[in-house]
Amino acid sequence: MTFSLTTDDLLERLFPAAEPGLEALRRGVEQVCLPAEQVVFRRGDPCRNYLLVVQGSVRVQVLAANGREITLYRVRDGQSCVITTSCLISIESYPAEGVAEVETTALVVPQPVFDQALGDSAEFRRFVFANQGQRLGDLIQRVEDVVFGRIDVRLARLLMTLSEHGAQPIAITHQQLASELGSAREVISRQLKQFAGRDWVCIGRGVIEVKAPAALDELARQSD
Amino acid sequence: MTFSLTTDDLLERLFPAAEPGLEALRRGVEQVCLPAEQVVFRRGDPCRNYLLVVQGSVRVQVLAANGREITLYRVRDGQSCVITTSCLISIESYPAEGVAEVETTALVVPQPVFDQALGDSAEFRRFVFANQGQRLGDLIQRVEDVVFGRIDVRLARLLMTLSEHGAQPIAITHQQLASELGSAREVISRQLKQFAGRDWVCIGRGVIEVKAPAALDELARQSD
DNA sequence: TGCACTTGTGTGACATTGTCACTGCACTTC
DNA sequence: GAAGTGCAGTGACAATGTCACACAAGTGCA
Repeated sequence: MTFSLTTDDLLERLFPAAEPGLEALRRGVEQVCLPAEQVVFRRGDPCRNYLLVVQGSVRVQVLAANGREITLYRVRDGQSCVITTSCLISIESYPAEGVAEVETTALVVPQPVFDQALGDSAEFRRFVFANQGQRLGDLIQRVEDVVFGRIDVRLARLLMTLSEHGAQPIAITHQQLASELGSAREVISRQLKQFAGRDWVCIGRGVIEVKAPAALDELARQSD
Repeated sequence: MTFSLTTDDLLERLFPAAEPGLEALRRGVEQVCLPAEQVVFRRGDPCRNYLLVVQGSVRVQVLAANGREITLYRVRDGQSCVITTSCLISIESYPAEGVAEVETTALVVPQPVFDQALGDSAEFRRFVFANQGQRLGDLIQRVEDVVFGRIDVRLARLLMTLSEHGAQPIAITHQQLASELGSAREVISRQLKQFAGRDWVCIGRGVIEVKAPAALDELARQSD
């Protein structure tokens, strides 16, 4: 993952000035700034643009009729979205929903521009496919977790990830954790209470503090 | 889906003779015949070839440590595999396993040949991405089913699909149905017994006959 | 024919996870 | 302070998965 990526860096990487004929393409790309919570695409929407996150994070999720939801993966700095990519070419509609989690800067590449760049630049093709592979791997991992994984192990893993990347204590509600894992709030509440009973975490309102990362980590590593 | 597809048809479509510079590519493609039950790729294997099914079916699945498994999707006549495609370029290893379900004829396209064809032929790019989109859609649908779907609804849907495409009665074991849905044999056995109790199906050893397709279909349509 | 063996299925007891219907608490707004 | 809102706790129950068996049908072989 690349931090402090500028739009120019990304453009240079995807549409190298050295390659002839890409000048027009670079000009066909537009930069947008999505506010936090902004829905980027909805299920069933047609795909018209290739979306590339410069800085920020787009959460891709599926919503159920009864209110439950699950996060499929995230598109972060310098990454692009498989769904967008594939649908763009195959003219299908989005099978999921994308939401900007924080204020997000993205490049919008219209379909014709994307199409031509794909033909013109080997570097661009490599970038697109590499992203596909990563997102697809995430997705298969998600299926595996959901089908075979225990909820306590998955929650421990999630807490470890959150505590590594963010500040302690973690500011998150039980409902948000449940949505991340595709589970129900009550289940998460019960598990957290168990963890708290073992002094692994300390629970507050909308806040969780990891007290025993080693113990959580050991649980998280079960059945890798 | 295309039936009675010949290797020549497929080659012509992917590497049109009309397009210059593809002659060499057409010669770089090799045809293989995989016997039923043959493992095509294993989890963790590096990807070296782009695989294209001419005729037959490759089941892509994930196996759990405790013996449970789930089918992610199938690659059938004239289709190609997302996993292969993505990993090929991003140099990742397979995150799942592929098995030929029946005797399957496939085209093996070595990575350099694939790479060049991708640059040379817009038609080929479209084909590859269209396949990506479809497989990805399948995968997201699978996540949704597994996370939010009820097992009776999913089983009914599966039985309907099997009875539409194949001959009656359906020749399949409870274990195979469970593997398809990522569930456990006992669960499937119990559900089938329920269905049998309502005279929706007739159960034999390794055989299931659908007696009331309308009833199954109604159940299958719940929470679409 | 009889016997071991494999494979597919039936079943009860129990564990885990999800659902439902509540309750209460903390914080905000009026 | 009162009312409203969002977050968390809880018990009862339903759905699904796990485990440990039993049993039955077919297969191969002595």
